[in-house]
Amino acid sequence: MDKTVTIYDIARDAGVSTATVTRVLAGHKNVRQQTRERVQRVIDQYGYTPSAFARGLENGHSHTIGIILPKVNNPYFAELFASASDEAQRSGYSVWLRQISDDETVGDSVVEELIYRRLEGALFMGGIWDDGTDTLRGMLRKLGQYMPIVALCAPHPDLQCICLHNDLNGCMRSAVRHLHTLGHRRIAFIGGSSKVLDSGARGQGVLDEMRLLGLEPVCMHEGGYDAPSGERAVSRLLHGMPKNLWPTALIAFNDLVALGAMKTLRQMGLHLPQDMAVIGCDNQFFCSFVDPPLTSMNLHTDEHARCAIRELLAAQRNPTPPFTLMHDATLVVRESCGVKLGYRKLD
Amino acid sequence: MDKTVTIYDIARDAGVSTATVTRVLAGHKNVRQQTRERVQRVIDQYGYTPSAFARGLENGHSHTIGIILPKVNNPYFAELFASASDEAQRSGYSVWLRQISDDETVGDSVVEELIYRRLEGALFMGGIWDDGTDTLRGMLRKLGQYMPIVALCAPHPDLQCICLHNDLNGCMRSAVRHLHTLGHRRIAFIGGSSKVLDSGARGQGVLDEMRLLGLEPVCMHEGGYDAPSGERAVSRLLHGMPKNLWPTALIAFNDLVALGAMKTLRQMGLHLPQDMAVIGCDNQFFCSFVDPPLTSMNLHTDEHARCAIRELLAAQRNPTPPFTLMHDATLVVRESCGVKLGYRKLD
DNA sequence: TTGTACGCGTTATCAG
DNA sequence: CTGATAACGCGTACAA
Repeated sequence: MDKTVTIYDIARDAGVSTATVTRVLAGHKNVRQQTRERVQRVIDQYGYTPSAFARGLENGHSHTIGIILPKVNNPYFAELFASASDEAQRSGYSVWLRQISDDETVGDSVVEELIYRRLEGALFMGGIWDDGTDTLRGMLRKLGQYMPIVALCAPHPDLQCICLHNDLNGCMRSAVRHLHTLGHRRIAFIGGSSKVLDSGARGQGVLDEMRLLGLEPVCMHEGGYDAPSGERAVSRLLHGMPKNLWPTALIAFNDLVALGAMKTLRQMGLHLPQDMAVIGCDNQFFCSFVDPPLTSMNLHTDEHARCAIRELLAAQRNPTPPFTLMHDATLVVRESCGVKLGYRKLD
Repeated sequence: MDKTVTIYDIARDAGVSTATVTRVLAGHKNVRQQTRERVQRVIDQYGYTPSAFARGLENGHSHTIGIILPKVNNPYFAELFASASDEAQRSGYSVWLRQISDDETVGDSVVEELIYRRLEGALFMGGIWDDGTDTLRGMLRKLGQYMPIVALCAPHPDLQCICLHNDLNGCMRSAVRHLHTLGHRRIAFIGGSSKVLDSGARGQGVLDEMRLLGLEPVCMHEGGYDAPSGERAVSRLLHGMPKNLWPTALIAFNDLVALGAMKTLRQMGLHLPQDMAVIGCDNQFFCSFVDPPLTSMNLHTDEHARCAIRELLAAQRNPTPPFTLMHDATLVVRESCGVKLGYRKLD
């Protein structure tokens, strides 16, 4: 709010040129020790801080990456975001955030802003893409001319960027096999939405494996991504069919949906896991604290996010064509499917 | 990565001066329609995006606020952060994030970075302050010369900035009264750490109210802020005293601690809420989904965070001396204290 | 309505 | 080892 002190002020007071001040600032060695100390003294005295604007204008670097994601109060995205920004900071990069609210998608304005600020990389998370694929291709092409792009998302022909995703198909198949081993034959998948690119893989995985096992077509039921939608999904699912056809196990889109489902099941007077097995996904912190502890899929969120940043920064150093990386997912068996404690595998 | 196209390129190709391009960009009206269209066409054709560096250098505005907080994978901070950044974006401000890891505190380097980037406001959350109060005063004084500062924190003589906090003392007192009404006389507070400025208010509130009610000194037990520390705290607390002296109710530092406590209590074979009442704090999303649903304190996190941003931006428009704002906290009664359903108050 | 010229704060390139 | 000066890209007086 006061008049900003600039490199000129320092130079004048130290009786040197601005070039020398710059050298001191950058720690160049070819400065006489005596001069260096004098300059440093003036810098400290003024509490001088250089301007990122001027530096950026000069050398073009913002030393900042952009992270674009849905509301981070979803604990899954919160963890992705926390790990990603931590990794970026450790690598000496700042983080600029753009939250995409629920009624919004990534549009030109977001791309414009990323370019406007000359960010040095963009990390996209979540189902935040526009539907119009032409628009999407165009946006990414333009953005890609300015900075590398990584998306935590299943690969897609229109997604011309580095894609990191989990083996959600395989992970859902192993969930089905787990339930099958425990004797379950009628398995339902709840939550998600097939409208989102990423969402389909999970449901498809369940279907695939059930077919393979020769089971009846699964009772699918779309819903959403949070706990209340889990409540609604279970309610609609079970009230919509005779009791003798009820599934004996539920696979939820994620742990939040599972949490909601468990609540409704309890309210309906069912005992878990005896009357209904439940499997979540994401292995969030609360899984081991609910009753019964929730079997879930560990998506290795922390490592996933850090890997994304590493790839982003690597691509920033030397550009590469788009590629895809898939991370494994691990079934974490707890007690929500009725497994005995002896067989229990802790994370 | 290509050569950046500048306003000069646009001016040249459109056959006008850079001043005119600027006018078109800024939407000034005193430009002939025909000229405007011609310029706009060239802009679109090149996909030209101005440089925030140059603009910032010129007018000194970054249109960005900084948010400094602990790891956002703590759901409480995740929600604060989500709401704050949403509010900032709605007000046309970008968000720059600086996460403070657990083994770190806010130091000079953070302040330097905020100033370096010429941010237009700083929002601090969580117990991320350095212990040395001299350092703290100095840092805030320097930072305050450049931008307004808001801290989501209890006021403190060394915190020379706008402070927003919840009435944690009062909130804990109402929790105690609630338990007292239900017949509880031995109440323990678990979690937190008195080393952190903010943390003491909660424990103090419990103590204050218990004294007022003429109850025995509460069994305090420090611990931490997450679910595992809740497990440990309960374990140490109960195994450290004869069963006939056990408290009949626990007030947890926050919902995470409560979650951990409930798990351990269940593992010890206790029935909730009959054998032990539990109250959490923060009213996180999972409170109504655990079994039994957890009575907690609604800190109005969303509004709290949005208010912080509003005050920050207001102070940015016209600077004000430091002041303090306190938000109320509301007890949300669920079933973890044994209240009958008829009395149950939903959020 | 449009153009010219300068300043914004810094770094890099030369010359000395 | 140090200094002068030209970029960097944009906005804004001021002049035309």
